[in-house]
Amino acid sequence: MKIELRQIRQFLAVAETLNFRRAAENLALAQPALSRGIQLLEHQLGVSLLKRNNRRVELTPAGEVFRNGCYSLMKDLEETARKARKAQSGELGRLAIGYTDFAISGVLPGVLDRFRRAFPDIDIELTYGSTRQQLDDLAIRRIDIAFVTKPVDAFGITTLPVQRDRFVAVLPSAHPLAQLAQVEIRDLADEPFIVGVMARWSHYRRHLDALCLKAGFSPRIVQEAYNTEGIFGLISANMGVTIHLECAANYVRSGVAIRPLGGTDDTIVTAAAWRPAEPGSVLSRFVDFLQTVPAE
Amino acid sequence: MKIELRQIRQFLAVAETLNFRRAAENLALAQPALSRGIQLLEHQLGVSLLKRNNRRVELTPAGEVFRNGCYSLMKDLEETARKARKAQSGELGRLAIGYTDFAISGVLPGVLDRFRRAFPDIDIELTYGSTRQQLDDLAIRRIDIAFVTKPVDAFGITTLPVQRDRFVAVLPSAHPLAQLAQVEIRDLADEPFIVGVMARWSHYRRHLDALCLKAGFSPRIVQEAYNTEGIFGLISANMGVTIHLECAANYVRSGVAIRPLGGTDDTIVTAAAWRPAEPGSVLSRFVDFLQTVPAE
DNA sequence: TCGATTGATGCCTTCTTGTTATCACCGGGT
DNA sequence: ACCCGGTGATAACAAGAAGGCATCAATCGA
Repeated sequence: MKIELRQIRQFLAVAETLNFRRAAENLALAQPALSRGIQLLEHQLGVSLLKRNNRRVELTPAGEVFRNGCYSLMKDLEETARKARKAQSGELGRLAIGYTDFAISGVLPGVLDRFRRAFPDIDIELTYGSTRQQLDDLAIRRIDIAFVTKPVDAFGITTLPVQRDRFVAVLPSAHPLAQLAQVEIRDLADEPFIVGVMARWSHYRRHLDALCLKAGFSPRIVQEAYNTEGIFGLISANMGVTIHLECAANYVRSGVAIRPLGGTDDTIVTAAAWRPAEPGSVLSRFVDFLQTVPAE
Repeated sequence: MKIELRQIRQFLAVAETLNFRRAAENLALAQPALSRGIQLLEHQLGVSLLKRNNRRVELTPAGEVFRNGCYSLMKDLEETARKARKAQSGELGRLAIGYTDFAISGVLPGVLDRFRRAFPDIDIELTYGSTRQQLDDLAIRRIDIAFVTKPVDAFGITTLPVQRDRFVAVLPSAHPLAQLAQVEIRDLADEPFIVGVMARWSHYRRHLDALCLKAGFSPRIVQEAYNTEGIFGLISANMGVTIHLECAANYVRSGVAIRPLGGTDDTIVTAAAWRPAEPGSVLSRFVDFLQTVPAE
């Protein structure tokens, strides 16, 4: 069975007009060629598709079934071609994105939402991971792009800042300092600290240590948790305080107060990071999107 | 865009082997022809589907997308051809069937079940109607085949008996006659009768009148209902009795007793009835089925 | 560095596809 | 009753596309 699309197009034209001459005209074709094409098709299928009364043409029941099938077949072909073109231009495919607590608390959700609206045919696969973990995942191509905490020291990685957070103090609501509109960093010198575990938060822990050192103290760590939610939970349990980023303001948790941190102007930058993107790839689409449609 | 299936077949062959020479061999084709075919396809699509390293061939992401699309496209084409063939042989299509109370209480459900298993691609459309109504529907082609109560007096209609029922007495459970294992017909002579309305049951009413007349009485009708369920409902309400067919045994209704009717050997025949079926039609399939796979 | 293997290219052949001219058939108008 | 306009089918021929053969350039492995 070596049916060709030409024959199907011919058949559809005839099925539409129920008139060989007009159908041939629509196909920019002489009528005899059309007659033979249809005959061949019928022979190849082993099915008579049209009933010719030498005066009027009508579809047989089988012809009607075949017409419906061919109709959606042609639609599917167009769709397939369209998708291939989209895939080539990077508008269709899969994109694996890594993210940190800070990114997902900050600009990332909005970015993703807008990107998915702009490119609905791109499947996004999200993976949580520390900055260190994500840079490794980038290297072995487990993810296409990472949202990590600066600085990024890796070769062949391009970065683009997408978020800049000031520090905030996070306290139990009942804590005396929670009465103030702003907490000075040195007021926290003697407080018990709750921070993220080294395995996942080493990057931020370095920033935090540096910040406290500048303020003249080293934080007394009494508890560690795996993520922001865990840290906040321990704080609401009155176990201590922490210094976090203003993006945490998106977390609403009863029993926890967030206050601007005075005595420092330092900020933490979250950046997108990726290996060189080949032109026309899904990744390059995403990077373009990040650069042209930045913070919203 | 005048892509041909030949090109798609060629592309699929290459996508499978990732080797032009072997693919060409599979297609019973020289390698250069294949190269040109694929080039043409890529040009027509405006998409590069394959990455040739002059040493190894691999699919581009777009090529992968296109391959998947083409794969299901070819499947759909085969399926469409298969369906057309089925439609031609009457194994696919729509069949409108009419039925009476007696038919649906008797053999029809079993017949339909077995037919649908044998021909799963035939849509069956069922319509309830009296014998009279169904013969009219046959005439105007609203139904393809009818299951009616004999006799059938209509021109150009073929009939095939499918069911033969003896009469039964139907009584309230509390009725004295319900104590007996069998009820004699003349014992019902003075009982109040509940029967179907003339508009729908005229055919059976004639049979019933003839039966009673032979037994020497004319039934005293006190209530009429539209269908068997209605009749049985009124009987369970102790409003009277009726003479029905043994197929009604399939109805289980508390408060109603069904007993063989003595004093007569008459039967009522239910038959399939249809207009001449053109060969290869869905109807002819069904008729063949009825004749070869009868009562089971 | 050389040989083997890959896909691409140029040229020619072949066969499919399409065109023109014509036929047989049917319906409607005169 | 007849003819004319329109239908799809057929035959012979022309055009073009698809395929085959010989060969090239690039790459990999020994």
